[in-house]
Amino acid sequence: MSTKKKITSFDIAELAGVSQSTVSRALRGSPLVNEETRRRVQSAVETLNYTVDKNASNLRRKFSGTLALLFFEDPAPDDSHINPFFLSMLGSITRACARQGYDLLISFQQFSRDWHADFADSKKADGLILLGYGDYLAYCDRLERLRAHGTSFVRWGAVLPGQPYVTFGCDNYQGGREVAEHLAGQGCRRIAFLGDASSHYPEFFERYRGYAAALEERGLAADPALQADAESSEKAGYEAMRSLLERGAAFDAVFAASDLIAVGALRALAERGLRVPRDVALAGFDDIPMAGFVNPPLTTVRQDTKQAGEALVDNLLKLIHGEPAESAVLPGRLVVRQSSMRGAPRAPARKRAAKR
Amino acid sequence: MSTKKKITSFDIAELAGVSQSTVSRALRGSPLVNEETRRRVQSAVETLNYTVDKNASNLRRKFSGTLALLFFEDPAPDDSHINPFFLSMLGSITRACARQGYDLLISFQQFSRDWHADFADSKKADGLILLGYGDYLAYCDRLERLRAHGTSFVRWGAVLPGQPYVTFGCDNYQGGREVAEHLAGQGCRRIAFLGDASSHYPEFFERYRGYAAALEERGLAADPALQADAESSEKAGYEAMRSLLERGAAFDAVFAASDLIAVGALRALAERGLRVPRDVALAGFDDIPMAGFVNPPLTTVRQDTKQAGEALVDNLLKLIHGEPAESAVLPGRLVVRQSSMRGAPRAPARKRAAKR
DNA sequence: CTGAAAGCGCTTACAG
DNA sequence: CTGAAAGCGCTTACAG
Repeated sequence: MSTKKKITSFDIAELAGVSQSTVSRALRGSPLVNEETRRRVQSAVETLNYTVDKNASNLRRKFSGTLALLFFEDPAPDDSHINPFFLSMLGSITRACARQGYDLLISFQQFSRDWHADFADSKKADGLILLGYGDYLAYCDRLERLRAHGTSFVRWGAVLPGQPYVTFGCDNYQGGREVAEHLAGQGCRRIAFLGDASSHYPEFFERYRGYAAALEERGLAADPALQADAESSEKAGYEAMRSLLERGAAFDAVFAASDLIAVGALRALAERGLRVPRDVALAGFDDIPMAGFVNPPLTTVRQDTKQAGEALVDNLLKLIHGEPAESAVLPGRLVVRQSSMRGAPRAPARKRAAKR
Repeated sequence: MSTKKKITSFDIAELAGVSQSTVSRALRGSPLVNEETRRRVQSAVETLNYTVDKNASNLRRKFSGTLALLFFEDPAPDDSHINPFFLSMLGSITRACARQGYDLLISFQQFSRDWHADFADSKKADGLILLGYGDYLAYCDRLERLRAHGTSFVRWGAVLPGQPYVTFGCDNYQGGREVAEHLAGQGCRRIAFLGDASSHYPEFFERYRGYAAALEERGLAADPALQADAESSEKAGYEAMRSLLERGAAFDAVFAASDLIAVGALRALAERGLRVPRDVALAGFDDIPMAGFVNPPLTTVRQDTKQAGEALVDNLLKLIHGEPAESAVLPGRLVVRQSSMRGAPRAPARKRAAKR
């Protein structure tokens, strides 16, 4: 830490030969100051290498110029691996913030801790972006308190009717539908589902419902014996796949509720000597960076994280400025790769091709 | 934004029947306050749902309780993909900050922009953590200004003798050495190197030097015809591999200076119909999450991001508190996977096995 | 152990 | 267009 005294707007004022108020005005771009004066101030700023003290400025303006990104994870991961999908989101959120001139504070929250309102109240951030998988029903209570408290926030997750807060999410239902249709289109008849399918995990549940609807339309009704719970992790996917195999369930395809689950399932299948896609077709959801590189490359539903990040940031700023903002569902896009293409990879396509 | 008036320490004071100074003391954990008084304050805080205003507190204390993580990328990536290795670092840095009670501000800097000192001067952060690949020589100038300015910062990168700032980095030389030894141990004789190998990119250069030293010891001297520049990206790796192939260079192994480069090289090799590891053994560096999942799984050098994140944060805090801190080299660990194991994956091991 | 008061470095009515 | 002054919400000597 340097020992030299901190340079303040008074130092600039003195050097530029104006009052401190004028310095402040010039620096905040007030239209009131004379062009010549502004130049003098600017040059003093440069020679003294001055920067406005954010703490003082923010205190006075009752504003922080900062958004907080809160990840929550439940259960807390033991290692430092973060869900890669959220990591992709982080990239686009950071960029969207930068574009808007906001700083981004980032925090990983244990789901169990009582973080509500803390960030916004303490004026560390003007608003919150909430990201995370976890038990939605348990989570709702926190969201309600945040809202009651008047905190500005937006979240990524399932967009459900009647939700009293601004949410952006992928069209999970439609995505689940397209995956199931594609798998059925490949000739699969017994399509398993790996992932929690209850209102506690509404994103997965929507994917499940889309899948179930598509099957039903084709007279294939989803079989509860072909579903196994899993949170979004490679480990959970591996275990869910194993439990399905141990039950002796007969299936010719697996729809994993997330890519991480799919990657785990892939490992369990390989251990059993089952070949993907020849013995079992496989699809995931998210299109994490790894998805195109696993063996075989994974069919999945791509969520547009760039668009998502921008929607989150732009709408949070609206909220902060007291403007109305609306939840929206963002489209996903089925990305067909080898893991779901029945028949040898290089063989000519079968007659039942994928719909897109 | 809620319309209700902001609650301040004066409100707490009134409710608890003490002075505002006492509230502040109680909240900051001063040993001076009576236990009974502290309890009264605490309960007032809870009933009013009060949080200390960070801006005011920080202004007064000349402190921000925040660290800034600055990624810089050069050239700036067009999409929102961030180098996965840095993303892993981010996870561990965030956790390390949380453990120390600091907030983390994150920012992606265009390498071209003049960000030096901005964060620390404006009191947005007490110190900086610098992460990024880029031209080191161009970068040095900025670092020097940061240092001259008295800003507290630590960086991740190549640990070079005589560096006047605290740096943590992997033992790149030793890592490069182990990869080359391993590859040579697999019977490879013409081992190519993909990645910039100049003092502009000292991490890659150290890996190169380790590789060259190991080859030399075995009478295999590094052949300049077998080296191609690449920055750390899949695309650059793909292109570097192609250019090597187009030159008609003969090689039986490739050491890519990073996993991302290796993944790109893998694609270029596959396009040419070259099989890995049978025709060409391949190894990367970093052990990004994807490395174990590409086809075939990639041999690489794991950098311990957890330890790295902690070292970075802990030492930055030392610097901030005026304590001495020293640069250190963190060990890497060779992780041998299929991509470098000569012979058919399931065939019995050859006599020349990997060293570890 | 507690209170009254100064002051951190800004921004912004207010007066000219 | 500019300056003098109040005040944002805290923390911390200072006095008791």
